[in-house]
Amino acid sequence: MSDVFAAVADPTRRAMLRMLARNPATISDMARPFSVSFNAVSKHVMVLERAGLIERQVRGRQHFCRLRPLPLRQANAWLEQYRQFWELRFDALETYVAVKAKERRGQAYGKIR
Amino acid sequence: MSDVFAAVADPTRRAMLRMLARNPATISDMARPFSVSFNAVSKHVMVLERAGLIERQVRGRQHFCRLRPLPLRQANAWLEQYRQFWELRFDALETYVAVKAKERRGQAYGKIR
DNA sequence: GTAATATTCAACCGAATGGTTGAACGTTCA
DNA sequence: TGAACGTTCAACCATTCGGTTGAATATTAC
Repeated sequence: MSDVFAAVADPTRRAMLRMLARNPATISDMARPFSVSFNAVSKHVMVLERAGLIERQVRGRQHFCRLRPLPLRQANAWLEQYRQFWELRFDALETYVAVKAKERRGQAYGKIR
Repeated sequence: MSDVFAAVADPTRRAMLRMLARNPATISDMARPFSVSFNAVSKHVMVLERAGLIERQVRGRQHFCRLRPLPLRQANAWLEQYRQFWELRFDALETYVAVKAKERRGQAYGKIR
């Protein structure tokens, strides 16, 4: 989970994923549109692979990569935890602050325990 | 977007968000359940705040934090891009490899252009 | 006024990150 | 066989990260 979010936190890697969502590609294919060195792209591929986000198939000297969407699905599921929250738009802070203030007043003026 | 994913990539911060989803809390409240120092938690709070994931309200010497779910919603939306992908379960790599192989054969044996 | 509380600031540390360059390795082409 | 190709490995660099400790700041309590 941490690896997935960390992988996806980099804009270059997000672009690479978007690219792979259209078509599988070799690492050279993936390197072409970016301004960074080939080696940098190769490293990004390793990060994505370690996070389980892509799969590699070696064919001769070329490495073909394909998107593996399962981890994205799980990341999505984690975020869904908060769906209700952003849909209902809780604003509980003010009441919480009030409660806390009352608590502290209680202690200050001789609350038991 | 990058900041949001980076923020959420850390397990301690994810736990803090989960906590804030139950109740708003002060920074001390948030520090209590964790084994790291108070200062470390304070830094995590700053990261979450910079990513727009939480909101802070200063009340005297206490800082009350509340979840701000909008960025999570946007992260979710980004992931949704791939929903169709993981639902339909594409397996396009093999055909892509085949196409590329044919291309290379074509070039090798005198393909035009 | 003084002590305790809640928090940040500042400096530091070791590890990880994103980038580079250059050499090495294995595959394919001629 | 030898050159070109596709990729990784290795070393290095600057920056960021997650953590620590200790001092500073501001508020509240007595």
